[in-house]
Order: sequence, then C-alpha cells, then structure tokens
Amino acid sequence: MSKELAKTYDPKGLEDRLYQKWLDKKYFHAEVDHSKTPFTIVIPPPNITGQLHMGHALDNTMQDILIRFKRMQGYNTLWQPGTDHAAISTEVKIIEKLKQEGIDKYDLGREKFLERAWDWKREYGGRIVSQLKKMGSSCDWERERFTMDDGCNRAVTEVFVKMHEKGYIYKGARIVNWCPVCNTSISDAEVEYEEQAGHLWHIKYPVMKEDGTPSDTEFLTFATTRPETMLGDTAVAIHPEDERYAHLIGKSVQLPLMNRVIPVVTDTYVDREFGTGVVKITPAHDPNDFEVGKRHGLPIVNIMNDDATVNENGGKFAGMDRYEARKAIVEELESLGLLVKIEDYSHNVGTHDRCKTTIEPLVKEQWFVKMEELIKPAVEAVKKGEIRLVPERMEKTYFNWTDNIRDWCISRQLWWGHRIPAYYCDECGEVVVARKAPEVCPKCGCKHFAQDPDVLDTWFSSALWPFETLGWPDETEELKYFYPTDVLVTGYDIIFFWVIRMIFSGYEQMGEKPFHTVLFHGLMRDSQGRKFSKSLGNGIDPLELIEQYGADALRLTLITGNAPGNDMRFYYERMENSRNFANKVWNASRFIMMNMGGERSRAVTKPAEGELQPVDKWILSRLNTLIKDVTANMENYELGIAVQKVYDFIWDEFCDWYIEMVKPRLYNTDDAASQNAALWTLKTVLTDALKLLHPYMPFISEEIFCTLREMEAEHSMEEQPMEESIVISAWPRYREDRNFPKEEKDIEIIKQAVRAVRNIRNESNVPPSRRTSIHVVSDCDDIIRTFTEGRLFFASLAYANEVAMFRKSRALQEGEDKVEQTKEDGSVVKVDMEDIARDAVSVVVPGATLYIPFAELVDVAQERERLQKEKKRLEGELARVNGMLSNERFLSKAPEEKIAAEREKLAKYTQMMEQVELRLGQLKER
RNA sequence: GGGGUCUUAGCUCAGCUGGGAGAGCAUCUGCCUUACAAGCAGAGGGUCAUAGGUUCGAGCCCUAUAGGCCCCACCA
Repeated sequence: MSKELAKTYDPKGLEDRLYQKWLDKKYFHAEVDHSKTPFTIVIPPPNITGQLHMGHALDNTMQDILIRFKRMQGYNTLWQPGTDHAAISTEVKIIEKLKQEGIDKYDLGREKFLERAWDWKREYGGRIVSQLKKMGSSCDWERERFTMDDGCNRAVTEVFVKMHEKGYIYKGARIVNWCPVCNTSISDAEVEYEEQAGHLWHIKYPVMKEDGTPSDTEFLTFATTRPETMLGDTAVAIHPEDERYAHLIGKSVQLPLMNRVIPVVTDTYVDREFGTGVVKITPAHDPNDFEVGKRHGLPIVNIMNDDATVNENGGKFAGMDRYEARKAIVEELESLGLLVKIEDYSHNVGTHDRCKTTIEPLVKEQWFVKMEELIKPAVEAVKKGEIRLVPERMEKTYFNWTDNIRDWCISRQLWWGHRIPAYYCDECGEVVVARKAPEVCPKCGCKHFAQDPDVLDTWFSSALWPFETLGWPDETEELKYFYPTDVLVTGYDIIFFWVIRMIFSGYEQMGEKPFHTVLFHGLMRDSQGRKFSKSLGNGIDPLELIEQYGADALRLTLITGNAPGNDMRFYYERMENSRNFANKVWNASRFIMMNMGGERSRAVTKPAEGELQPVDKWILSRLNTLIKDVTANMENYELGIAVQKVYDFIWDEFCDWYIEMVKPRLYNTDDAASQNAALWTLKTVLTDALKLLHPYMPFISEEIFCTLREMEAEHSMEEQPMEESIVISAWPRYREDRNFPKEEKDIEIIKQAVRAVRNIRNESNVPPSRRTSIHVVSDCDDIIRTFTEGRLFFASLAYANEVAMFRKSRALQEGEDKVEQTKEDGSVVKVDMEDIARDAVSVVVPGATLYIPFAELVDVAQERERLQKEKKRLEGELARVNGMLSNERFLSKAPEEKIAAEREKLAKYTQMMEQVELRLGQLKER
C-alpha cells in the first residue's frame, strides 16, 4: 500500500475497497458481550422488490451515522439488517411478470406461483442489500434476516395463535376495504383518500300507502354519490327528531327498480342539516350504513362481486361493471321520473395506495386484531416518555391515530405471505387455530382439514421485527442482550403502518418497549418540491450519484441543512458542494502528510506544552469545543447541526486559518521545536476532525486515517498508537487540559485584525503586489507578544502579500515618540509616531489599533465614509448595551455570565468608539 | 370538520433552552499564492408573512389574520 494519498480525490474504487476491508475485518459484526453496553438499531426492512431510492439513502445514512458514532463511543453496536417480503407489492410484481409471459396467476396455481415468488426473492432480494452496502451501511450482514425465513414464520404463527387464544384476534363479517383490481381486502391505513369531482344524484323513493301500494304523490327525496348501491338498499333513514318526517315513522318506501319494500328507520346518525335530511341505507356497501343496519337489524344485501361487477342480487343489472350499472340505473330512474336533479359535487374517494384503484367497501369474512386493549400500553409509553419521538410534534400524529383506532383487518386474499394458521374441518366446519395443522377435529373427530387460504398483512410480521430478528420466540442470548433496541429511524409516513404496530407488539409479546427513541426524517423531494415518482419520471438514482460523486458526498448532502421530520429537496448543486468538501479534506490531509513524510521526512513527537505556540493552542482549543458541541448535538439527534459544525471547523478554521498561519513556520524557519509543534498540532487536529467526520463520511475519513497511521508508525514517537481503523477508533473526548481561552481570544483578535487589513486593502483597491507597512499601537501585552513572537502572523499576512513589515509599538501609551520600522532592504529606521498617526488610516481591533500609511492607501473620502458608518453602528450597539445594563430587572434576573458579557461589550464598544472618533478627527484635520 | 407544519438574502433551507440575523448555490470584485481554481481573499443583498400581545429584550413564546404544504376524519 502506498503511504501517500493519491494526487486527486477520487471516491471510485476507494469506497468498494474499504467496504470490503471492513467486512473482512468483521467490524460490523456484533456478539453478545456482557462487559459492554449494547446499542442496537433494527433496519426498516426494505422490500425485496425494491431498488435503492433517495428515501432509503437518507434513512440508512441516518442509521449508519448513529451506529458508527456509538461504535466509536465504545458501545457494542448491532445494526440488524433484513428484508421484507412485502406481500402485496411483490405479488403484484410477479403477476405482472407472469402476464408478460402470458401466464395467469390462477391457471398457474398457488404452489407453482409461490415457487415463482421464491425464485423472485432469490433473484432480486439481494439487490437492495448490495445497494445498501454501496452507501457504506455498517450492518451486521451475518445476521441478515427475511420476514419469511423460518424464524420469522415461527414468530408470526406464535403471535397469531397467542393473540387468538387471548381473544385479540377474531374472525368476523365486517365492512372491509376491497380492492377489486388486487382482489384483496386492505387495512384502513392502506386507503388513500383522494378528492374527486363527482356528482350528487337526488333521487326519490315512493312512500308506501296504507293499502300496500306505492304512492304517486308522496315521496322521500335524498341525495347520493353512489346511485348504483341502491340495489342493495334495505332501509331509508331519517333523524328521530326531524319534524318534517315525523309522520313517516313506522312507514315504508318502495325501492324502485328492485320493487322491494324497505322500512323507514330513525337514527341519530342522520344529519338533519345535510341535504334533505334523508339517507338511503346500504348496509353491505357503506361502513356507516353497516352500523345503522346492525342497530336496526336490517338485512345485508351484497350486490357486488369481487371484481366490482354487479352480482345476481342486482336483478337485471347483474354482470355490469359498477360504473356501467351506475349509468344504467340513473337513466332508468330518470325515465321513471324518480331522478330529481343532478348536482356537481366534489368528494373524497378512497383508493388503494398501491394501485390507486377506487376501493369498494364490502362485507366480508375477515380476520381482525382487536385494538382496544392492545393499544393502551403503546399510548402510555409515549405519554410517560418511555418512548421518545423525535421531533416531538410527531406525538400529535401518533395520538391522533391511537385515539381513533379501529380494529385491524389482517387477512389478505393473496398467496405471497404468511398463511393464516387457521384450519377448517371439512366435516363440521370447526375452526382450529394452531401452531401446526391439527390431525383430528376436536368437535367431530374427522381428520380432514383445509387451511385458511388467506395470508397476513405484511405489517403483521413487520410489527414483530425488533424481536423476531433477535431470535424470538426462542429465548436467545441475543434477545436478552440486545432487546429492547435503542433507536428506530424511519420516515413519518409509516408511523401508522409500522411504528405504532411495533410498539404495541413489543409490549404485548415481550412485555417491554421495542426501542426508546424514534427518529423521524422527512420525505425526499425533487428540486421543485415534488415527490419522486415513476410517473413523473423525476426519480434520481442514488447509485448514479454515488458513481459520480461518491457515497460520502451523497451522505453529506442528505444530512446537512435538514431538521428531523422535515421534507427535503434534492439539488445537484449541493452534491457538488459536498464533493468539494471531500476534496478539501483530501487536500488538507495531503498537505499535512507532505510535511510529515516524503523528502522532508520528520519525526513528529508530542511537544511540551511550552513549545506550543498560541495558534496551536487556539486550534486545539477550538477543536476541543467542537468535540463537546458535536457530541452533544449527536446525542440529541441533531445530526444536521453536528455535521455543519464539523464542516465549518475543517474548512474555515482549520484549512483557511490554521494551515495558512502555520505555513511560514514550516517553510521559512529552522526552528525545529516550533515545526514539530506545528506538525504535531496539524496531525492531532486532523485525526480528531476525521473521527468526528467519520460517521458522516466513512470512506474518505478511513482512507486518510489509515494513510496517516502508516506514516505515524514510521515517524512518530507518540505514546499512544493510532487504531488500525477509524471505524473502531475511539470517539474524541473533551479535555479540560485542552482549553485555552486566552489563546482563543487572542487569535480571534488577530483574525479580526487580518480581516480588517484585507478589507481596507480591498476597498482601497490596493493591488496585491503592493506592499504595505502597518504599525500597531496597543495596550495589550498579549497581542503584542502574539504579533511579534508568533511570527506566523506576519508571515501569514506576507503570504497574502498584505504586510511587508510589522513592528510593535507601545509608543502612544509609553510616551515614546518613535517606532522602529524595517524597510524592505532590511535597514531599520526610526519613524515618528505622530507622523504615523497623522498620515495613516487606522484599523481598530479590540485591544489594538493598526495604522496603515495613507501613502499606500489613498482614498480618504472612502475611509471617512467607512468610519462614519462604523460610528453609526457603534452608536446603535452602545445604546443597546447601555439600555440593558441600566435595566434593573435585567441586572437582577439575568445570569452573571450574561451580565459580565454585556459589560465586556460595553467596554469594547466604548473603546472602539473612542478610536473611531479620534480617527475621524484626524481625517478632518487633513 | 379536526390536527400538524411552513412563510428568514435572488433560489433552497439552517437557526438547539428568547439576549450581537447564518449556510450552500447564484451575483459582483480581485487573485493560477509552493494542499486544493472541485481553490483563495473580499463585496452586495433580509422592516425574519401581516397585526396585536407577553417581556427590560421576540426570527424564537401567546392570540388573530392571510397564503402554501401535509396528515387524519363515516356527512350521504
């Protein structure tokens, strides 16, 4: 392996190589180890049909960041991976594929179909996994699971049987959401409501006379959005206190077209204000009507086949599609004079979230989970804070669902999935729910059983994911050690489908929460804020982005500038910026290594504290603060904020300031101790910065870390050797002995001074080639010392061609009137301080004033304007600070530090004001 | 109908417990300076949606209004 980094940063090759190394070294593998604290995340299992999309990329990046962070902190981390069989999605895909081959699902038969499904799983199930690896996900792949592997199958059966025994699972005829295209029932959560323009048909039914014949004059008029369901009407309802219809209570109406006589019932469900205050009741095809029907003992007339055509109960309309029938029925009613009017009406129509087909409410025998009791611990857990939702506002959404919970329809009329462990006796019809097929009917003793043909909702098995993947229902060591898991990371869009169901399942089966924190992220959108979708063709393939920019850049892009739970737009510009940052890190590292190794090979040793120069202490201190802040942010799941701080530190403070400040020391002096201190600081800061960056950008940080380590092994006398990989290195710790507040302050002042000089030069159009002399007057010893002894300051300015000479002077304070000035040819002359003051532009920085001769900065008018602006600003600041400090309530209430800070500001501003006024006075004199 | 959320620089968004308005991109100026032009040094640009309120002090807390987005809900 080469000891040097390649000339240019190129993530290609590098990333795959490192990932393979991590796998070989088994860094991601976790074993039960009671000497360490576990930290566990279970992956939201991607569908086997799936391909990596931006949502996965974001989701997995967040999880990987947390896992890598905790791993470095010394936790025994397990990121449990796996895939989901995705019952309906997969089944639809396979049916499509079969269709292309000209094969019909039903002709093929269940067994053959399942074979095809397993083939599919074997072929494509691994695809998403290899794509996750491309992202750098540090999952324990040796523990990969699948929701339909043997263990999960056992778990599902176990839960089903146990809950059935407890009475939590029951079978019953209920209104279910039926998808006529997918030919299955679906749960409430899978129904998506869509506003559609429709019509409101006003129809009237004749009231029955005493003699049993329909009246020609008296009618009950009502409105409906679905006239075709009238074929199944079994009553008409009015409000019990509606005086308009009081005389009709107990009477009947004739159901036209079917010539059925149906009763008029009273029910408070009817809203007197809406329409005519009359509602037709179709118990078989409307959830509300179903309830009304139950209350009044009305018959249930199902008029619809599973494919949404009218069945034999629909009389002459039998065989028609639901929309054809609607048309025919309206026409016929019109011809009978029973259609009053048609209004335009827009209303919410339920559609199936997978295929967008309008769902049909139907009465069906289905399996349900009774939610009332189950949900209680799940509600309590969040209320008591046992489970924390991040961001907190998700609790509202959570409770909104739990408060209005309805029984969960779990049976699906599909083939791909967990088959329901219910068996029906061929002879007597007895239902046996058991872990294994029964041999003998407990009721009639016969030996022939047929298993329920239905399978379970995908989410039934997903709900068990946090414990079934750890070995449940067996009491494995893993289960005892890793459960409850720690954090669940997922999008807020599946809070109902999955999060809540995992929580109540955890409490029900394990008697314990499945995780203590749920970290929600938002949805990824395109640059125009639209969802990524196939039909829009606006999808962006994360794999292509990785190919072009690298996984590190993609990860950084996804995590920056994003708050938990907020949607995020994707911009290529941001990818470029991330890649540029990676390049920056790469090059800074190259610079450091160039100086450590190669021809100028030096042994870097830990310097004595006295050998560290103020700038060294400054950057070490800044790093120390950074470590503290970033760690706190990450522990609080503020990943975007944390990485932003690392980014700013590396690019701004470390690269643009520290490295520049240190260059002259390395290039222009022979002071070995100083050089060593600089190199040691560079290396130390880089190493820790890389560690802070590693969870976000694992590949580049590892590559640099390892290269550095090799150099280190050769050149350093450091007592603590670097770890063999950054993956398993120790997270940097905040150290009191690396706090240098004084140096931090001093260097901040120097930075301000440098900026001020640059500014003036820039504003005054001083060409870079032009050298400028600057004289410093200061009452601050520290600054003078930094300016002089820490030559790096001059040098860095010189590097930027900003300062040629620089001499200390306390002339004004000391009463001296001459300062030394070194000319370019090296000769030293004495210059009158008064002359300098009069003929110079002054730059005021805290604790010092810099004078730049006018001769070199010509525009006096501009300078005056600038000073006046500055004066105005200072006046504002002073007013603010004075206001605060003269406020008694502030003084009594505000914390000491704050008051002290304000006092400091007051002093600072006052001093600055004096300088500005002085300078303005000088300018006038001229 | 209920709830959530957003409105901050030209664009997209950060801004953690109330105390000196930020980033990326875009624009303008000047630099090929021996890690990096995927770069460096600067500049311009904001009455933090509107109106009230609490507070010594509000982008941040409260109320109302306007507009956008999202979720939930059985008004036929």
